[in-house]
Amino acid sequence: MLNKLFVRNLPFALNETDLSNLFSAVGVVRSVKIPLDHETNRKRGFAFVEMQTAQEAARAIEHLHNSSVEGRQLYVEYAKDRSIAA
DNA sequence: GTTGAGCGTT
Repeated sequence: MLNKLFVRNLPFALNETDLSNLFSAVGVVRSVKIPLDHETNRKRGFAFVEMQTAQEAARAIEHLHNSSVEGRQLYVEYAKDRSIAA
C-alpha cells in the first residue's frame, strides 16, 4: 500500500498548509506538495499528500474523499510513485 | 490577476 495520496479538484483557495491541517485530522501528514504550472503560473488545482503510514492514507481517503471543502468536493486517491529519493 | 481535467519536485 502507498502512503502517498493524490488530491484533485482542489479549491484554488487551498494551499499546502490548509491541506496539511485537513489531513492531520485523520493521521500524521509527512508532506504536502502543490505543483504549479510554471508556464502560466496558474494553480493546477491538485496536490500530493503523503501520510506517515498507508493505514493513515487509507483513513484519509475514507474521511476526506468526496468531502466538501470550500464549496468543492475533494477527490482523494492513492498517488503514483514519482518521488525521487533524496 | 489568470483556471477546472489531471499524477509533482526537492
